Amino acid sequence: VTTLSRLQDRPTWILSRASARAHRLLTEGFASAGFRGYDYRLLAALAEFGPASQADLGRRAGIDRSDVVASLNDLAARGLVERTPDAADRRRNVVSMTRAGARELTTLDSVLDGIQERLLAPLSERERMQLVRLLRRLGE
Amino acid sequence: VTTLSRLQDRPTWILSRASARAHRLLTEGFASAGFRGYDYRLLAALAEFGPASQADLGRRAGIDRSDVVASLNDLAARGLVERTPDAADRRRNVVSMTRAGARELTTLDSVLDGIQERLLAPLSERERMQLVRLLRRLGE
DNA sequence: CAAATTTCAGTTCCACTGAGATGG
DNA sequence: CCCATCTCAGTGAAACTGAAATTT
Repeated sequence: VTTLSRLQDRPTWILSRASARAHRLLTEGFASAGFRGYDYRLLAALAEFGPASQADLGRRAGIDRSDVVASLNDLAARGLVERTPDAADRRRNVVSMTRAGARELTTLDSVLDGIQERLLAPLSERERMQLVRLLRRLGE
Repeated sequence: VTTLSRLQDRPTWILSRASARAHRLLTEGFASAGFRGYDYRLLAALAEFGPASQADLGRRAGIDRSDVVASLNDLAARGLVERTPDAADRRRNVVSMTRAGARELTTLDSVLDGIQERLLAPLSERERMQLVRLLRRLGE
């Protein structure tokens, strides 16, 4: 795949190539464990903040309310989270993580660690820190 | 938007944030000139390789055959490219860039330059080169 | 016949919008 | 009355697949 000379040296292009590679590694890594990206983020949000309404979960995980519903349907069907009606505010479901969910999250954490390692393999420890520092400075 | 502690320091996360920002700048920049991402890449491929069949164009620009059709419909309707049947191989259309197309490409080149500048604004010249070098070493 | 080209229709994933039903 | 929550349906961009029609 010859890349166009007009794009080859543009930082936006190089950045998006690198990010596409990371994204591919993530998708494959999570998929081989039977998950998609949102699932991990929802479990992570539950672990970090404890039981919460779906709306709060979505805000904390940075996931749209609609996508939260779809992903939780999946996680609940597999017994990794539980929805229980909130007695104090009956509009809400309180979502909590089950034991199995916590175990699964631990597994996914190490999947994620493995992916970092695979992505950064070509760089030394010092270069990795440099890269992260520079990317952070780009803002947002 | 508080970001999850589990993600905050992962290189894949930071990389994808930076790339999302670049992507947003690109989409907005091209859109405000009336184009989408594929359009620029097709014009760039035409400028670089000269008139070509749609299939070749797609291979050179790294765009799927289906998406080439859609984007060329658009570009042709605006008079930026022309499709003419290939006399030598009647399965093919030969696509060529018009004068107006070449002018438009020049405009888009400078839109793209402006975006690089906006993205990299927080970094010094030396840091920009460092960043590009490190990203390139991640492979692919 | 097999293979390539153009095109159309449809799919998947991601991020999001709109609206309805229930409740505060 | 207004606002929040949960849910479903649908939209639109990006990348891709399948298949039909034509031609080599």
